[in-house]
Amino acid sequence: MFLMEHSYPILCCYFTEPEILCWGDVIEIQITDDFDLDRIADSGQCFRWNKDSSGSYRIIHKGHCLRIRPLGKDRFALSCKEDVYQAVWYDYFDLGEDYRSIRGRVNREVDPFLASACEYGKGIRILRQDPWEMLISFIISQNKNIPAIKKSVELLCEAAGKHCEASEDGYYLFPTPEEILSLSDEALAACRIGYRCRYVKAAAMDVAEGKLNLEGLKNESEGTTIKALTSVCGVGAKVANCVSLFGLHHVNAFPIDVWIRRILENEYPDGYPMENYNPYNGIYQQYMFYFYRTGYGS
DNA sequence: CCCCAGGCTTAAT
DNA sequence: ATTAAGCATGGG
Repeated sequence: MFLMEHSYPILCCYFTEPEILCWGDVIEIQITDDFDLDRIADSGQCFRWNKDSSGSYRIIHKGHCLRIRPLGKDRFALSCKEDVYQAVWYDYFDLGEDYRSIRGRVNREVDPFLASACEYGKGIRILRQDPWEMLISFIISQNKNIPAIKKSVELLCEAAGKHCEASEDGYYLFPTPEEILSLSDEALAACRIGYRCRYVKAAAMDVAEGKLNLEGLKNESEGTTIKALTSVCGVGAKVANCVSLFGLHHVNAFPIDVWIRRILENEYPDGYPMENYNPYNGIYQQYMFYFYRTGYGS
């Protein structure tokens, strides 16, 4: 019944902007630019994408829940109305950006490693996620592997987030700062956050009190943004750059974690030419991270 | 049992 | 300014 293939009419397509076919609460879109759900889901930028047995991903973002499923070729079924797609998901998936041309800026003669990384990770995009969710998720991420991060984030949502009912199953929204602050220390510790508990609470306090205005940082320079984010106890350079990149869409932000550090040491012993890749350093960072973590490196 | 994970704070130099 | 220990916890 849900996202049933070919249960809606077939129309024509056009080139640059995604085409939309609508049938009730399921729309079908065509995306001609890079867009690979599995690679995005496994690229370490989102922790609440869940794939079910039918191949659909369930994505929760800012009070909305979406199911999206590839239909083969460059077509996808989305469980939403067209107006919600236009208002929410088009931006979330950053469909106004041309990732193919961003990949195309890399010259294999000059930088063969990055060229290979871009080819391997073709289909990855930088999602425009909620900065508050990114801040807490990446505070939790320190000294954890990705499966463990997902576990903690989901426990936190179940413990403090608003419960919503969908047609078949329920889901939880990412909790607000106030909802996190309402948790007891025991309840927060039960999310397996460990020593990061006080960092999560510090961040929630700063946002709840208006000391840290995350939305306002979208319009600030990268330097001002990193300084504001690292003023929160528990947020260092790496987490601040992840929030900038994945939550504020500062696509030149360049998070350096253990994998990127290995890449810089092993593949660029004479230095990484950051200045060649402005203003897209964060996007290239993401291709390299995915390449090293899932392919080339292991 | 081991080592490591999308790191950071704190203390000591 | 740089370096080192300590940190909770679970995946592989």
